[in-house]
Amino acid sequence: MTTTTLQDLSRLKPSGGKRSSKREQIVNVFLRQEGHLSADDLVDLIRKEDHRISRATVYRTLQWMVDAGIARKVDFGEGRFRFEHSYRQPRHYHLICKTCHRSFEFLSSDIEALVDEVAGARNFTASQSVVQIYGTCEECRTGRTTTQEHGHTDLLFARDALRIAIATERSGLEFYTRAAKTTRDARGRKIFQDLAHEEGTHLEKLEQRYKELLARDPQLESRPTFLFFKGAAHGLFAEGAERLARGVDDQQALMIGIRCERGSHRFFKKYGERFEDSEGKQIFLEFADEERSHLDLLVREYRALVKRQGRTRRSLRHGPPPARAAR
Amino acid sequence: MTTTTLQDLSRLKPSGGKRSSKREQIVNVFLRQEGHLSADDLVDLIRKEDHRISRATVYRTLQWMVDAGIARKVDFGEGRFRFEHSYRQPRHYHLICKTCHRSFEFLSSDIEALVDEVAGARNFTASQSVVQIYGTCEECRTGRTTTQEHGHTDLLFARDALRIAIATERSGLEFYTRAAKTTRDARGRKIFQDLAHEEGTHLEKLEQRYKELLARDPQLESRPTFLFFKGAAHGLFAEGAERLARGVDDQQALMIGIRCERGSHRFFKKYGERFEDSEGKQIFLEFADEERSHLDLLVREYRALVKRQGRTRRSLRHGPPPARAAR
DNA sequence: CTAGGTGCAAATAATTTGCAGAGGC
DNA sequence: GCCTCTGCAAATTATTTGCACCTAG
Repeated sequence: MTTTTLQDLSRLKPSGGKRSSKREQIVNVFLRQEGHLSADDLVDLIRKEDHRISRATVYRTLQWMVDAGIARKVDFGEGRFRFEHSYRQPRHYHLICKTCHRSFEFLSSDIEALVDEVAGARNFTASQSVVQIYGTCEECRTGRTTTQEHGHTDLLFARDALRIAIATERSGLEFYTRAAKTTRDARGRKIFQDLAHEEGTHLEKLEQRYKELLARDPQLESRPTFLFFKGAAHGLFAEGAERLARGVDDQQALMIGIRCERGSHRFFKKYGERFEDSEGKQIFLEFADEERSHLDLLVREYRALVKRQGRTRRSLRHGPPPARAAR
Repeated sequence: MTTTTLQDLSRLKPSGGKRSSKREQIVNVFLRQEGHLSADDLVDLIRKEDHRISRATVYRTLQWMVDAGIARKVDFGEGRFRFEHSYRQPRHYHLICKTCHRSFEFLSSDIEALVDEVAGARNFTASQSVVQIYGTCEECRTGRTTTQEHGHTDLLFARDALRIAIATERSGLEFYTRAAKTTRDARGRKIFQDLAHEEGTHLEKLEQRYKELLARDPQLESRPTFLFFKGAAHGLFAEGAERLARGVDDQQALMIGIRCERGSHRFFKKYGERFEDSEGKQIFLEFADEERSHLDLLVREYRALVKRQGRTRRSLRHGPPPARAAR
């Protein structure tokens, strides 16, 4: 649920620390706010409710929240820090408007992957990465007000993750349907048919969930992209389906399926873990498991096929060495 | 030349402003330094030569240098700014060690492209981007001293750009050689042969230049990657050459050549502009022009081919619509 | 009762500014 | 001589700390 915020507060609090009205008050005001607050912003907000709160206490509470994992300190190069809720996407990046000083969040799996790669190449153990794009936002450039709010990041994350998942399942459905048609081996064909059916079920469930999300925020669909993930935008099986269309043999088809399914399993696992929305999370993690079992199924079939081919002495004709492939 | 620094100083200075020994002195000390200095570091350094310089003057001069485009202010989230020479790669990113507080630079065309894409998708006019990877560097993690220095960024940039260029020309050579063999049309074959020869010449020149660089810094080859550019790491023609190997007709071969050559031209142009090393820059820009004329040649040939095919009524058999393709 | 929370005021730390004097053109 | 640069000290800004007091457990 999106409204984890206030209820789960107790859970967020570290064991150490005394119950105190002031701290409680500051934390509550902070959590009620959207966006990125400076210590000063927070002081002003608190003083509206109770002007006998000292600036020092706010600073101390802010520090406490950071330690407790409730808040994250971010530096937009203004010469002071801002604070954001940290139950949000743990790893997100910012677009920062130099004119209105607002900042907008985004996520990019593509950039994350490249960052990891660079760190790896330099033998650097990365613990955190900051990506900030400075410039001018649309509103400041054109003058007119565009999409008033940008919506909650958790909803946007769910929307984009679901879109990718739907594209993946759709391409998976296409892939398996096509594979079922072209596979000559009866056993393999059956497997592909079953998998196609499974992907179809997944697809329906995801589309259902997507509709539910839209009901929560009618403008959700029109809001700008939050999560960028090029590699999967058209579905993780899209490329595989294409290759299939260009004609492959049974073994290659299995091989492609294995590779796609592995990607798909990873995708659902990784994104499932990042979901704020517990229902979405559950669906994703469940699918991750199922994709994993599809994967196992395909791998078993691949091995069986190779074995049979080996017996018929045709094992050397196609594909890469099975040992590596089926690992 | 790498030693642009001191000579071209006059050029860097903005017209306004008086000639003053203090400022001169501060600027000189700053430019002699490597790495990222804080205002305080600079004060200390200056005081070694002349301890009657006020902190305020250093701050003022630093600000002046930033305005003049000599220095760039960078924020590593330490609560104070650092300054780096700005004749360096205008757009580079940082790996920042949380233990030793040193920072290492890198460039990533891949990340740059993604950043541009995100900004575009959000209707954001990006003027600058910051990418900082925080973590622990190899030395701090393992204890032992590794590659003492990381070398000058301009040399590293030149090295990596040349490596990519060499890979590109090498793959180009392979592509054209192969294309020359498989093309049935005599005219087309001749063109591919000529282009293969040209790429061969380019390749030699680049390898020569690469050797010259190595002579300047014997350890250059062993230093870590500075410039990350996945898309081109194996040569811009590599994929094309592969597709060729899988068998295509004359028209498709031309088409692939056009696409690769376009990428190649863009690559040489873009990186040529970023070269600090004027000799490398010249080679790259010269090649950019030549690749451009290769491109034109291929496009003309493609059009001619399509026209001939149109006359023979076979135009509809292969490939995508020529109008779009040959734009 | 006592550890930890709180307010206030003073301390820091980085950077900027006002002002009077110095120096180049 | 004028205008800008410079040094010094004081101001500013964001944040932290010392200390005495207060309050929940």
